[in-house]
Amino acid sequence: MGRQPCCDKVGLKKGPWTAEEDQKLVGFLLTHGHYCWRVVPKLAGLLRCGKSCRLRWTNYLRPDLKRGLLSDEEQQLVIDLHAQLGNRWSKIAAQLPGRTDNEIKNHWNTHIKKKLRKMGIDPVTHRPLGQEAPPPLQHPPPPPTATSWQQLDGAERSQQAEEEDVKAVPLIQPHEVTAVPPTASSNCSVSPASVISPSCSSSSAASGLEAAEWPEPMYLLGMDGIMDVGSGWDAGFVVPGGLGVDPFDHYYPDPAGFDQGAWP
DNA sequence: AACCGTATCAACCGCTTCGCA
DNA sequence: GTGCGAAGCGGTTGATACGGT
Repeated sequence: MGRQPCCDKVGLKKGPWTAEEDQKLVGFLLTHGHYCWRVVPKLAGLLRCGKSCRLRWTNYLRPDLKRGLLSDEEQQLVIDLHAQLGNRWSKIAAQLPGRTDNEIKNHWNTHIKKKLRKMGIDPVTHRPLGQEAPPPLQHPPPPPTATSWQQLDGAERSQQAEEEDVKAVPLIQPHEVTAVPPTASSNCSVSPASVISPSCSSSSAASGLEAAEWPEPMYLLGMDGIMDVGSGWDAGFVVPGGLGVDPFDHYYPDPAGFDQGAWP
């Protein structure tokens, strides 16, 4: 007997959410929370599956989300954490208040990954591309390994390099972790009592957003309204971008080796 | 102005994990 | 200990926007 699908797909809507659907979902969740995602769409009057509702809420409608580009600090943190955790986007997202795993994953794939490749760094292993068979041309000079450029001395580096040859995704030992390690659970548990201030392990705690602190009840604006307030929304929620620090400076302390102008 | 290629990101799909009976 | 259902997670896709020719 096969596994029951997450929802009865017959008659359910797919694709982009409309402002009306957003309004229904947010209104329902703010009022009732969710005991069970499967019943949320039915009770909220939506022709969506619960999974879709949960995704829409966590990735787009959650009140404590930041919008807009990642700051330099956030990008650097993503790189650091990815070097430690690999593609564990939810764990990485747990360390970035107001960011979702989907958002970070997308940003990694579209921005950071590309940039690292351009710099000659394998975005998977965080090691120089073709390190096993280094190209004759040494300009720009091969950067240190991602996990070593901050943390490891030579002996540890060589040992770790051997281990990374075995497993593509670098996993470091606990004693090597310098950044804040992920919490035991990165899950957001949105109970009815806490739905207004979802108890995400780090994001809500860090942002400390209470319902009354919502910048604007976006579900009252309609999608056009949401879009129209985009800049204001960003201004209110995005951490003031960067400290003038290019996150990739960690790889190339002297930026002369690559085209910084390509970085947005 | 029209076309084409590329970039971006919201959303979906399927697998894994977790909790409970 | 086992099986089932729900939730979570990561990979992938598809629609749209944007820039160049």
